[in-house]
Amino acid sequence: MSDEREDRYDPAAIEPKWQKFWEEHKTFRSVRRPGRPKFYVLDMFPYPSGDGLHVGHPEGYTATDIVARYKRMNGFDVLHPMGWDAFGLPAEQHAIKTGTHPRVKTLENIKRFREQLKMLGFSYDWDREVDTTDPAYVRWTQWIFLKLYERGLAFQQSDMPVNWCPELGTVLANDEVTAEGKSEVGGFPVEKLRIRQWSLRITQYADQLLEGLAGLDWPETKVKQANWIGRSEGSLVDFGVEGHPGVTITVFTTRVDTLPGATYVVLAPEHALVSRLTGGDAGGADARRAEVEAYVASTSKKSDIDRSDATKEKTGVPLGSFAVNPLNGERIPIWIGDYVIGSYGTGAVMAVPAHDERDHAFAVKYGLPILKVVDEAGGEEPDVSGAAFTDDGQVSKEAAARSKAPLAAGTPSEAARKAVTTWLKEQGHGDFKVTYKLRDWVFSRQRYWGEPIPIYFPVECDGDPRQKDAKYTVRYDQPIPVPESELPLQLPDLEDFKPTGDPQGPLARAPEWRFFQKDGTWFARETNTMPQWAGSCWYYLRYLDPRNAEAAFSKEAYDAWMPVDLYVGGSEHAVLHLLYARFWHKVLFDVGVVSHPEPFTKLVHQGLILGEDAQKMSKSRGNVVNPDDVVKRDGADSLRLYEMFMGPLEQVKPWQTSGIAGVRNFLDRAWRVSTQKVTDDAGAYDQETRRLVHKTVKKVSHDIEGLRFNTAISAMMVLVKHLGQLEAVPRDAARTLALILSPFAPHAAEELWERLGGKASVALEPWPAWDEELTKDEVIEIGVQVNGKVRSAVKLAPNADEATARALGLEDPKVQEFVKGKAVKKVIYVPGKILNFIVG
RNA sequence: GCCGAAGUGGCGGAAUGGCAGACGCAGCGGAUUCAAAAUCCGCCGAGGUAACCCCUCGUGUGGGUUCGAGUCCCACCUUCGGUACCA
Repeated sequence: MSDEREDRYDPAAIEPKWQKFWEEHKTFRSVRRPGRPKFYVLDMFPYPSGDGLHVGHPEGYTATDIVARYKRMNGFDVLHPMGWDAFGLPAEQHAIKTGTHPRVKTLENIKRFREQLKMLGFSYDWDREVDTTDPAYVRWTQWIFLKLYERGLAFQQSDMPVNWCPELGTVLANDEVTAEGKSEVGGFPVEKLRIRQWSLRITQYADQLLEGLAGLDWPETKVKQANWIGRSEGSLVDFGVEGHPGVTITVFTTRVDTLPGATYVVLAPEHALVSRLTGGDAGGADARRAEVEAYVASTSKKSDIDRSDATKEKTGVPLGSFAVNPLNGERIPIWIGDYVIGSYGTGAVMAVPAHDERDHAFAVKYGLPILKVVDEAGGEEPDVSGAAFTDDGQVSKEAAARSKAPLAAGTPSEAARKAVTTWLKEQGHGDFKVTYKLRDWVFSRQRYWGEPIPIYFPVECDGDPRQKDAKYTVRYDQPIPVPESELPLQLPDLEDFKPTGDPQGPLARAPEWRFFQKDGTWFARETNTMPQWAGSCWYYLRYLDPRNAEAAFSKEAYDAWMPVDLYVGGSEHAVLHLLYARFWHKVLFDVGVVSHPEPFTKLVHQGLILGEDAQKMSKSRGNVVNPDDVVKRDGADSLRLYEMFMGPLEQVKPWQTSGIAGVRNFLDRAWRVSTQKVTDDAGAYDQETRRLVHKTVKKVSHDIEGLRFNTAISAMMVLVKHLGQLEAVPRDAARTLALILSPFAPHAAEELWERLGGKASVALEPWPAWDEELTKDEVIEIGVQVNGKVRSAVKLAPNADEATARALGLEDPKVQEFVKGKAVKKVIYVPGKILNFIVG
């Protein structure tokens, strides 16, 4: 204490000291104590890349750490864990290049990430660390897969066109392919290939996933997920085909009220009926077939992306056959066109060019009739010569006349849809139908570094299929689940991780692993692996009970901590991870091992941190900021404070290295006021200081609850500045400062707390209370307006009555200047806010 | 195109319908110092004014509601994110 004056804030010395202390004392071990409230605050765990942490990581992690520490100090039992989403392509790509086993590289990366996170002082319970590649974790990922399989939710699809990326040597989910038709990882070209796939029937949960959103405290992400699920209510309509009794073309439409205006039908080029319905024209049938086949061939070559470019001109060819409108028996031509998507709805549409933009464009191009059947809501006839009229309106006379169903002119569109569908249903030509944009989830990857899918198949062979050049047939149609007792099914060791170009994937190169004999019969293991999403679908559950060898987690652990109270992570996971995890959770709910329908109560996305040039940080731009450098120069506490001070958590913000000076200066000052002139003289704690301390505690508390860390820090800066101007700083004020600073700058706060005579750890101290009375000023200043313009200000009690305020206001010389010679017609006085004289 | 978010000083940003610009960065001036670093104090939207006082304008644009609008309503512009022929 004697050398206090020389003692400067030195983060390089105190940060390792306290990190060691926390580790040795297991300060942040999560323990559930009876009678306490719980708080589960979760970060999206990182993929431990070879590049180490970048400054984007600590943003969300600091935010959750502040909340975790604040909640702990407020008496909550807090679960705040961290782990590694460690399967994934980069480690495998590295293995391909270097020959190093992905596990080696992965463990190395994890070690680095763990060190970096510990360097930042996050209050994780490191005893709960999970690693998705750990066999003890994989075991339960595979167990969940078996639950999905048992319930018919995991199934194989053959001949399904999938996104095959030759460069990566794998199939990708639609969600892993960018709008430009490139792989999200690496940006390589993706093409369509039909191969056997495992898929998960997420569509079966579409309605639940949609409805579950309603009760969640989530941001705009809810809207994104709802759009992604894309529920659409409409009708199925069966069109007969002239000359083909028994054949019907079923279309899906949300505008069945426009059925009388259908002037043609369009099938997707890949529609099953295309070949059968081609020809038909008297004469020229062969020419027709040739043209149709050429068209189908040309569209199948186009990628989904080319086809889905809405700006591109629509193309199509007539099949030469005719459909029969079930509503009125009219005969209309059947076309195929690439603007109809085979995989949505029924892959066929009725075209109503008068009331659908796409049909309109197509009809104009090919000279097909445009028939108006919906009037505007007011009854006027819309002009559809230039563009379709797509709003709801009412049934036109024309439409009523063209309908065999009882449909009165003037019926609103909505009612007309019900009436038409009901009639169609009665006639056996249609029904109500709900469709979704959401597709089943392609769940297999032709990779090495993923969870093996715990399935095997019988093999038909003469002799040993492991022999080179052995002839065998794997009966993929007879999948057999690996018994739970045999989990985890571990990956074999390989020497060569290169993509094979063979959709079986690299595991097919491990015949000793792949083939095995049981009761004299040969079997082959599935050689596809799970996608990276698998491990992250349930990691928040493993944290509950991470060392459990009997189950994924115990019921006791589940009941103790679930659901997740606050989940913070990037908005890039708004749809995929967050939808997949919800899906698995709902399945586990049906299995009976979880008891909440939704896992994540409140969700927040931290905003991206851009480079100093306001561009996305990337190695190629050379604008990446390395947190190690910041920590080396100014310490972890400054990094944490700066990242929180930059602006609102959810906002995208550019990094400014110069800005760190501000928070560093703040810590230097806080250090000085708390170490250099602390006094125990009660008289030093003047009323103004006391009030400011209480106000600051209140503001910081509220701001943490609202995740407004930037304004909380600003309030502490004001307090520190004030304390710095005092002759001597009351010890209680300094101790309170250390307490409220501790969630933000935990190392500095621990050190100050100790020096102020507190017992370590400050993290275990109760959060300071504030006296509401002391947060209210006795005298405040409010603006005085004349005719709505601010002219002056007066000081008065916050609860002063109007007469007092009015008198004070009128005494003010500046106010008098604007009021003199005029009559005060009205006075608006809002206590504590404003005084406004209306004169004239 | 559609869905969502956002536009405030040189910069990051603050502001339950009530004195716009808190807090910080950068900048300017001063104190301290032999000098510097560090520290401390002050100024810091634009225009008018020699200056002070003060006045006018000012939160993307144009309207509106209100005693009073950055904040609410309508229309539009721009930026960012998502999505993309979903019938």
